[in-house]
Amino acid sequence: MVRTARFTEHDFIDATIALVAEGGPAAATMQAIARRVGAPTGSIYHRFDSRAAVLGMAWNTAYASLVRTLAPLLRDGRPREAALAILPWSREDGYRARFLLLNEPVSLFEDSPPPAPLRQALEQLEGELDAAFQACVAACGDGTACDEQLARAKFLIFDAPIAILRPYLSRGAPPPSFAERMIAELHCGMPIAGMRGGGRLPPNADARLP
Amino acid sequence: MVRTARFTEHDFIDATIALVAEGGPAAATMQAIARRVGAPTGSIYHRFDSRAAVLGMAWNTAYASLVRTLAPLLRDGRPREAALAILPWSREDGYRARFLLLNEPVSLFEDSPPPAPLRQALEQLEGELDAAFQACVAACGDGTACDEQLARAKFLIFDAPIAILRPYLSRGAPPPSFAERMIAELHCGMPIAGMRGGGRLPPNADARLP
DNA sequence: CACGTTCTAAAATAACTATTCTAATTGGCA
DNA sequence: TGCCAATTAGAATAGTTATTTTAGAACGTG
Repeated sequence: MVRTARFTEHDFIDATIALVAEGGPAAATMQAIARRVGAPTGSIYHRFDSRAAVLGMAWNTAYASLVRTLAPLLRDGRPREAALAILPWSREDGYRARFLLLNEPVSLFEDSPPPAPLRQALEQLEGELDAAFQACVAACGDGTACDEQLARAKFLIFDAPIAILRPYLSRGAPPPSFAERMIAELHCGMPIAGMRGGGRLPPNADARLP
Repeated sequence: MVRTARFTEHDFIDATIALVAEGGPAAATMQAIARRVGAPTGSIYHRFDSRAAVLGMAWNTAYASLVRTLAPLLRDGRPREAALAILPWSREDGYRARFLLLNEPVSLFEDSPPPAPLRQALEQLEGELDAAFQACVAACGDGTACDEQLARAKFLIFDAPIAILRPYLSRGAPPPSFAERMIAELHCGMPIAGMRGGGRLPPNADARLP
């Protein structure tokens, strides 16, 4: 390398995530991304093949950070901790959380799909998360991991905590203090497999705000 | 009226909902809507002020159909029936369900917000649903409807059933037969207010596919 | 049977988009 | 010092979009 780069690949990805989080997928035009970074559009095309590649990279980056947070806990057979980890993950970076949890891939990649290597990388991540779920169900349950048990686990650990956060993400407000309690209680009433967490309700289920 | 209209307002709204459901918000261009209906673009502008007005009308229509399904049950103090009603509602019209449940308003109205009358109508609908939730919490609980109880009710009755359906809506697959059971079980383990539904698990919680 | 309003029809416009292209810089290394 | 690949810089291009405009067709009414 002979000329030092003024911008990094990550600058463009961060700008893309922020723009989509703020104004939806169509707000992330190549010009808007460049303007936010302070670079000319040519510098984006020097690093990425196309807009679909930028969006794909952004999606994979955000998805990977969530998988890295959840998968180890799942493989350890700790579904409750995994579910509770989504809240701090979303607080860690509000843009990233809004980008990943408030957008469907079909809306993000409507113009053209991401290039093949990115699609493969995403499938790999999805496979990793899926395997972690299966391992968790096997560890917690009675061994027979049928479709229903897997769907139950994904709902209780993944989709339900996200559904608790979504209304607040959507209106850009911080999640309330009782969100954590709501997530925790999910893992007492509804069975994943044989596991039931313990009591019917946590001891402090009726406590008010701490 | 002197010349009979070949198309109705509803034709354009239906086409818009279908297009967004299939390919995301950006797929619903004025030309694509016109082509799907078999009309020229001028016929859209004869009925709607702008693209934002078409999308806004489509959103309000879909939202209203869901509110009309849920609100009466909530006002009757039947949260469990309301939660279970979302599944048949989504089966009734897959396009409408995908359109409403898989898109955030911020993504749909990113270019320009809907005109004021439509925004007001939507606020009215949101207010109606909110009031129905409050009435339901008041009817089922001990009267003190704090923020947390309301958030719990909205999650158990609205967001959680949607979260159960979302993965299937997203990949265009029909929801599995156990989806209904999962929704029903939510209303046994986690309290909305004082109400707890009855047993800890429904009698047939361990039954396999019927 | 004309009239006038409502609607269809499609071409024209102006703005915006992703992408490409051509120069101009940069800064370590020979 | 002077060279040269990597990078910046931004103008140019081709295509698409929402919207407007202009013209023509339909049909109940008087």
